[in-house]
Amino acid sequence: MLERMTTISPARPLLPTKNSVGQREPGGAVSAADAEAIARVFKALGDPTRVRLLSLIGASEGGEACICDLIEPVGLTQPTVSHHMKLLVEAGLVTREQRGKWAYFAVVEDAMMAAASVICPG
Amino acid sequence: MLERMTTISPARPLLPTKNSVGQREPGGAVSAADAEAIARVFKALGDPTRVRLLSLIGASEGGEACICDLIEPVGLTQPTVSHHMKLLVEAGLVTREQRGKWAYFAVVEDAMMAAASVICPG
DNA sequence: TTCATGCATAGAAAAACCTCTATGCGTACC
DNA sequence: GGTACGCATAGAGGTTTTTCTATGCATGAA
Repeated sequence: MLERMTTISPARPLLPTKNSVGQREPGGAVSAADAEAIARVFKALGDPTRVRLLSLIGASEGGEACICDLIEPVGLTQPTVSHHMKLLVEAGLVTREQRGKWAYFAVVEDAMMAAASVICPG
Repeated sequence: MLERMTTISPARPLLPTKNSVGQREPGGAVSAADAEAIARVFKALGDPTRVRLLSLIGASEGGEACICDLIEPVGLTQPTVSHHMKLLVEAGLVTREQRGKWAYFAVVEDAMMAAASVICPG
């Protein structure tokens, strides 16, 4: 019964897309609600360990890695690495796919740039 | 005696530049030191209030704003707004310039993208 | 000089965060 | 079935962050 685990993906639209940039404030600034969505993505990147995890996954064979591949490089315990990966998945920066005993994570290439371009539409 | 105040700017290189991307780990991932520098920038973006401040400044007349312009839109006290602006300046995401009684802040357009491209060299 | 304004700093309280140990659940192999 | 492995969750401890009130300093006007 792994269906539940394999669908931890973000699902709902994490960021206001170009066509759905919510209410901009009168002056053209992002709304409070959009700011919260954008900040959630960047907050996930605001920790050195998660930056390293993201980089390690991207540099891995086939662009994916499982928890057990990441524990030793970052030098933290398995539950801690699992916790960080959960945050990255929830932020939409990484996907998770269960294959047998292992959970494989892959980087969502455009997620970061999408968040950035909401702030800097220029 | 405002010299000190007008030079709060980041100064040291906040991010590993393309030509100075420090030691990459054996596999090609960013080093722990680089990860810390990158995370410091994103952490500054990881708060809804600071995202709004950044957006408000960018949407302002002339691309700059002073603290007193920002207090009412974000609905926080002046010391709190000052604190957030300090973090944004220290992260290199915003510049600060003192003009008379006022401190004017402007967005550093490329700072965010620079941080992003260190993680995603692709 | 005196006063008002704009901003920064100091200190404190509450909330959030990072990391650990302990434990539980599902998969694969004997 | 039993055992080993991979990963997630629960709870706790210590640190960091967010926000406030109180206060101080600098500028510009009266």
